[in-house]
Amino acid sequence: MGPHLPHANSNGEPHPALKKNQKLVRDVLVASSAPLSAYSILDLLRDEGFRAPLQVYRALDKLMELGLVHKLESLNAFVACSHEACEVNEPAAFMICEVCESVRELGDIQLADHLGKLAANHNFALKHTTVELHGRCKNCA
Amino acid sequence: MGPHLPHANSNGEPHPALKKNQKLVRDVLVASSAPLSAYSILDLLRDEGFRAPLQVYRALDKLMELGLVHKLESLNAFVACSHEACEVNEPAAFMICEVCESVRELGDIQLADHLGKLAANHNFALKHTTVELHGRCKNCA
DNA sequence: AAATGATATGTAATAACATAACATTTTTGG
DNA sequence: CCAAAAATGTTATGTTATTACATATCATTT
Repeated sequence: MGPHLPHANSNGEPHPALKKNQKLVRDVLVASSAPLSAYSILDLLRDEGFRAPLQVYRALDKLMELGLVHKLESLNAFVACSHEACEVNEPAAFMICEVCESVRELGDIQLADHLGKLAANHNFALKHTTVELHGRCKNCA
Repeated sequence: MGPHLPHANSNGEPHPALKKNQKLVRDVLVASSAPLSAYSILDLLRDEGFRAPLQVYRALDKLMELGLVHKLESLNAFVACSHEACEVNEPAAFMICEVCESVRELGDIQLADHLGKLAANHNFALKHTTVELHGRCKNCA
């Protein structure tokens, strides 16, 4: 894959291609302070006509492809991309607070470099990295 | 948690405390070249009397507590600890080949340091890190 | 307007991963 | 030995994710 594209098209308009379900899913993620599971999203969108998990998973797949949403593998949950960290590059890491469930998306170029070199040292063709830090955030420590 | 204990006790004997199920589960993981899901382990141990997922999950929990087994969050699968990388410290990272499914456990002290500093910079009390690199190994590239 | 092709959506069923609750047995240490 | 703690067995259930197939929507061409 490599770094994904920026979040706006050449007209400056944000994501004109987002379909109805994709927009609904994105909106609940943006509105949420914590990561959401696919089934939580499903429940939140019952009133909008969602009936089955696949409606959520398909929207999530597309949003992840666009870099608008990320999956937290250690939680089996999803977060909206925090624009500032992810506009240009794949996010380097997520800091996840075990108390308040807040998630901070980090774009650390040195970390990305380090992981790239680590892979290169082992002749490993790196495609994707998962870096998730668990602990307590500043407010909850 | 912090760094886990070495894998042998003060007598030099390896893991005298391992119970029957724990030993069975550990043995199938050690024998496997690829990570195994809990249900794969269950299937492999049917002949040994395993009947239910909990028998596997309980053994895995204990083995993880002892640092003998690690979970790969991005695969929902488990691997035996590769002794050399993990004897003293928490493993820093896993390199996972998407072709041959081989997993390499890395103990990179610089990476651990970098993640520690990253957390400290954000006043984040770090408890546990998940670092999983996906791509193609040397042989499969 | 009708036909086509590509993409998106709806729905049911099932697969895959994980835990709760409770009874029983085994192990450990005084 | 005996009581406490740990481990085990078993059933049921909860949670996360995908397969398979039907239908709808939209842009393009005929």
